[in-house]
Amino acid sequence: MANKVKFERENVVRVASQLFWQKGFHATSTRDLQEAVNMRPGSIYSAFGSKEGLYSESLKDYTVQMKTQIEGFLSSADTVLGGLRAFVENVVIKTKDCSPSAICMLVKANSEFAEKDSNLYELSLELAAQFEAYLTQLFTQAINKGELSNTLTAVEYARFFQVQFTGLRGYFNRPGVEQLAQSMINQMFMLIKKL
Amino acid sequence: MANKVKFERENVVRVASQLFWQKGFHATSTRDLQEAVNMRPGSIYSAFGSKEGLYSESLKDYTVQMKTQIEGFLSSADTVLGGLRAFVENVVIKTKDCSPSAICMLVKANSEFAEKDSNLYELSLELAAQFEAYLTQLFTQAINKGELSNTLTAVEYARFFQVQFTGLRGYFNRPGVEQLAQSMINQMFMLIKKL
DNA sequence: TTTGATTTTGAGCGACTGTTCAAGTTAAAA
DNA sequence: TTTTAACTTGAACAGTCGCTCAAAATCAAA
Repeated sequence: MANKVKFERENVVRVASQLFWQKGFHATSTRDLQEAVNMRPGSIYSAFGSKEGLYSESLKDYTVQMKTQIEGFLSSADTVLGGLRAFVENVVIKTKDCSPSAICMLVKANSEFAEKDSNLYELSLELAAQFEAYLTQLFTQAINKGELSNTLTAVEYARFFQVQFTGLRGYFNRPGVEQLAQSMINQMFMLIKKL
Repeated sequence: MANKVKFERENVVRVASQLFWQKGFHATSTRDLQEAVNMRPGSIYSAFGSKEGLYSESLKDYTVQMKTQIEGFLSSADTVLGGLRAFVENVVIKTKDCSPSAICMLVKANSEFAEKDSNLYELSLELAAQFEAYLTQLFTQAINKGELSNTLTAVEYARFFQVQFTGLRGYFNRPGVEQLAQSMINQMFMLIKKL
C-alpha cells in the first residue's frame, strides 16, 4: 500500500462544523478552515473535494450530534417530554455561552442559502425533514405512553416543537435576556401539554 | 452651487435592501449592488461610505417598512389582534412567493453576524429591541381594549408573538408546506388569547 | 458664457477568494 | 533495501472582493 492519512476525519469535521456554525458558510474562508483543522489545502481538497463538500459533511455531522444529544437526555429521563425539556434547557440555557451560536446550524444554513436549487439549500431541507421525522417518532412515543393527548397528531406536535424551539433560540441569540429563558421554556412545555 | 444627485436615495436603499435580504450581507457583492441600483462604485461610496453603510441603511429601512405595513393592517382592522393576524397572514401566506426571503431580514442579520461586537450585529440588536418596544405598545392597547387578559404583561405578549412569528417564518421557508400555514397561524392566535 | 462647486464615471489597486498541482514525504509491499 | 502507491505540502493561479481617485460631466450662480 502506501502512506496513511495523518488526520482523524471525525475530528476535522467536528472542528470545521464549529467554525461554519459560528461564522456561516460565506464568512468562513478556506484559510480559516486550514488553520482550524491544521491541514494544508491539498489535503483538505483531496479529502472533501471542496469547501462545499466539507460544509456538507459538517452539517450532516451536526444533525447526528444533535440527535445523539437528544438520545442522551432521553435515556436519563423518566418521560419523553422530560427528555426533550432537558435537551431544550441544555441548548437554550446551559450550553448557550460555549456554543458556536445560539441558533441551530440547520436553521442558519436554511436561511443563508437563498438560491433554492443550490446543493446546500436542498441538503438543509433534507436534513430538516429527517429531523422532523425523528421528532415525530418521539412524539408518537409520548402519545402512546399517555404523556400527551392525541388531539394533535405526532407530526403536528413535532411541528409545534420545532416552531417553538427555533423561535426561542432566535430570541435568545442576544445578551441580557438570560433570566427569561427558563420561564419561556416552561411556557413552551405547558402549551405542548395543553394543546 | 453645483451638480445635483441623479438617484433617489429611498429607491436605492429599497432595492439594495431587497438584495441584501435575499442573499445576505456576505453573499451580496458590491458589484451585485452596483448593477441592482444602477450606480457606479464612486457614487455608492460617496453616498453610503461603505458596503456596511449601505447595509445599515437598508436594514433600518426594512424595519420602517415592516412597521408601516403593520400600521396599514391595523388601520383596516377592527381589533389590534385582528390587524396583527392580517399582517402575519400576509407575510407567511400571501407575500411568501414575492418576498426576497420568508425569513425576517432582522432575524437573518442577527444570525449572520457572529462577532458580537460588530457594528451590524449591534445594529440588529438595537432594531430588534425597538421592534419589541413597538409590539409592546400594540399589546398594551390590546389589553386596554379588553382583547387580551392581563395574566401576561404586554411585553410578555410581545415576546411570545415574536417567538411564534419567527418560528413560523423559519418553518415555512421551504417548499410544500403551504397548506399548513393557515392552521398554524390560527393555532398561534388561539394560544395568544388563551395565555 | 464663464466659473466653480458637486456629482458621476470606471479603470484599476491591493487584498483575499476557492482551488490546483508538481514536488516532497511516508510507509506498506516486494 | 528498493519500489511504489498514497498522502502531505505550500507556492501560486485566476478570479473576485471592497474600495479609491483622477478625470469627465453636470448645472446653479455669477
